[in-house]
Amino acid sequence: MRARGSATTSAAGWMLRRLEEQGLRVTGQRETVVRAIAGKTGAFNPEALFDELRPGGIGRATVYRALELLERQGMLARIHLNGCHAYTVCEAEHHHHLVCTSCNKVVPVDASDVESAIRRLAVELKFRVDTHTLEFSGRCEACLAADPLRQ
Amino acid sequence: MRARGSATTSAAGWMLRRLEEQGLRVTGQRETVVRAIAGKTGAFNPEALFDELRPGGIGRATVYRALELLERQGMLARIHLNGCHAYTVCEAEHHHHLVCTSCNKVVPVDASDVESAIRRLAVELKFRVDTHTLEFSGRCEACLAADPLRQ
DNA sequence: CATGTGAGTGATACGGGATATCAGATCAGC
DNA sequence: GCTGATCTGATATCCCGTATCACTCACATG
Repeated sequence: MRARGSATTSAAGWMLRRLEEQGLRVTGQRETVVRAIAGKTGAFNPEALFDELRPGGIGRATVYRALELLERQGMLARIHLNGCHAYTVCEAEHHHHLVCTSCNKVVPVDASDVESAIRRLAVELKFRVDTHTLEFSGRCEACLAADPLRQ
Repeated sequence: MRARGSATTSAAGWMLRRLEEQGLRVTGQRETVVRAIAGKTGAFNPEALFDELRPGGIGRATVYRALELLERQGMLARIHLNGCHAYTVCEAEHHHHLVCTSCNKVVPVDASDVESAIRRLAVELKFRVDTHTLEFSGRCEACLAADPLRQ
């Protein structure tokens, strides 16, 4: 496995460019959403994002639609954060996520050995596996160091 | 991995016995819930179960409470079915589930190699992994044979 | 048997999170 | 500028699950 580098100075730029490339409209609202999520270091849940952007006059449905669009384009992944739905920005093709329940940081991991184990299982069981989810949640090194006793 | 044998003639009996052993009350309502879920071949979602049992005069809260209790006792596992929350009966200690999106059948699998890969990852990343979820969804052999083109 | 106590129950209200609707705004292409 | 397609946002609505709270019941005890 390998941990991938964090977002460059402008994750927003990258995402907006990719929308354009796909022939999708880059409206003011979509740009608002993209800029907001590009600044996030980890997982965020859609309702919180809406609360954050609402003062700017954007509608709930618009936020949810933008997130859905970005997910379809592979720029966001749906994950879980303390049992709630959440999203995280992700560039890579397919990978898994390690979420810190304390600071919400997300570490993307390429778990290729896990992947191959999964493929083997599917063949053995004669299932056609369409999707799988593999998520880890715990606490990252920094949070453990800051407060080892919590939880 | 190995696929475990299906429920015996009386999964209900086993579950009720186990409740007693734990010193928990076996009330009429709990028995109703247990008998209903023991008959299920795969995943079911709680709301559907409630709809099924409601005519018998059982309350929503009671159904949910019974499911929660059975989950805490390790007799049910919370999984996902087409994106919705669902439960499945499971006897074994800890394992993962392969869910057929077509017939809801659940195949429990011991993915020990996946487990060990997870443990290695956690050490490498210096995360303290508290929980992880690994779920597969796809279509089982029978459903593929019955309708190979679907989806 | 009476009675006390704590667990279990269910009707109801409530809540968060998300989607459906639909009129109006905005955009791209002509 | 026109036209059709897309996007937006206010609102209503829905779904799922939980909190509340008075009531009931099971069981132990005297």
